[in-house]
Amino acid sequence: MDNDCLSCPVRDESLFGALPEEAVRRLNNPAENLVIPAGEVLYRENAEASASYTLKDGVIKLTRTAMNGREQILRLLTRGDVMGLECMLGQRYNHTATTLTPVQVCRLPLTVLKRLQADNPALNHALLARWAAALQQVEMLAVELGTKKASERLATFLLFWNERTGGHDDMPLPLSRTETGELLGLTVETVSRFFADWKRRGYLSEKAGVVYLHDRNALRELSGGDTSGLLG
Amino acid sequence: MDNDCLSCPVRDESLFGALPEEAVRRLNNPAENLVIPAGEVLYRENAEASASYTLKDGVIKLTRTAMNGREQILRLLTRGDVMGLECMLGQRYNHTATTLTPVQVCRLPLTVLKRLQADNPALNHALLARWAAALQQVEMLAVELGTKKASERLATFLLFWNERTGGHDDMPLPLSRTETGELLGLTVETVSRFFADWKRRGYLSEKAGVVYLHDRNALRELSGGDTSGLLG
DNA sequence: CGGCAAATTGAAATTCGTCAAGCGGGGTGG
DNA sequence: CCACCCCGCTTGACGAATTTCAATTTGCCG
Repeated sequence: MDNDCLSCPVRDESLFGALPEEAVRRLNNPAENLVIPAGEVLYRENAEASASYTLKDGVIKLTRTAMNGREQILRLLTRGDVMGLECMLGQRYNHTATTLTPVQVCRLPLTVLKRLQADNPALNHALLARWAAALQQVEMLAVELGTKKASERLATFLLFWNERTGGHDDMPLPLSRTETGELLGLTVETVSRFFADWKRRGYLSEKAGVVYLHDRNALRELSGGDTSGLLG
Repeated sequence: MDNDCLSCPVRDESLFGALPEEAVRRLNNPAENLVIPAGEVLYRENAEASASYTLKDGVIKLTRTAMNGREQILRLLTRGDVMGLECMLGQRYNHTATTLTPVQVCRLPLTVLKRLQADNPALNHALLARWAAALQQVEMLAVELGTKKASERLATFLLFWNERTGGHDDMPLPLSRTETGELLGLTVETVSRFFADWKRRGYLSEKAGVVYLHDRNALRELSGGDTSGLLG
């Protein structure tokens, strides 16, 4: 199993990017490399939080369940993102982390993080930046949910996800209709209807979990505003 | 003007609560004490961020404006809360901060914060905790907006705000109907209608900006779930 | 090929926003 | 001191947007 942190392909994008090689070397490869299929729960809301995770490849959703039983997706994570940092504050996990695709993650036990933090003050800045980025993302979601209507939210999301995944015309969308609704505060049917409508109009097409954007401008107008800065 | 940080009545609740007396003393009262009437803007979204602020008394809203012009209230701040911490990350302000009541705040210039952080590693933990709390709050808002209907959101908010302000039957509510709508993703009219309805049913009454909760249980049922943990 | 879950579609019901009108109170100016 | 005005709140009627319910259809995996 390859768990050599020094040669890790996502090291620059990860928390360890903030550390000097020397410090990483001293770690002696403390991270446990995990390969997980789609649809698995990595950790669950309110469970004892004893480790954080770095996503090396794949997509993960962070969700929370409302008291009425409905679920809300709060963030979508891609390569380089870190989750479960709340363990450092002695909290339980704030979300349920579920894989949407096959995934490669590194498990960082809390003990290791603590030690790293003690030895490398520089890490603190990186940690703050992570929290800030997470806050930024959730704030944008809240603004979407609070100020826009269904079609605007969906169009905005498609453009956002497109940028996030590289901006190509073909874009893997690892969310089911239901999940898209859980992210945007909509029902399956509403999501489905807008997809159908936009396909009919030729704005986009879809095949095997991949969305092809044919008319970004149309979507941009539907979104009711630009999407600059949505990347967080 | 009283700007003696050592004897500050909110010191324990503030960031400085994490610092030893010694360190606070060395600050030599760097914080500028401000008294501001209701309805003033403390700082504006996207403005150069050169200071953060600690709220000693009063209520402040943090808002963001969507591209379509509609406003979203993202957080409500009360005694002990800190705002504008994004200045430490070299960012511009992420929100507009507006006073909802007359307010007392302490202005902490970025330079002072930087110095404090360099001298007191303990501060980093307090900072992380602040970001975490903010994230927690916004996540709860997003869940409300994404999973609940109008009456549920409004009832939840009233109970939430009641706990937040001490849990007494009489509760100052410094938000206009419009602002309540901007927080909960509703129109003025919708908010007004539910207030009227609940007054008719005897669940609550109102006088001069103070709401009296007569039947918390009714509101709890309307809210569609309990409100535990809403305090963040 | 069969079976199951997800997606689609339609129709009816509901919620909520929009538009329009009226009310009321606090503050200002006469 | 009073009248007026402005702004925020309320109320009603209407319609649009979205959910809900129900019935198919599609696509995927064994």
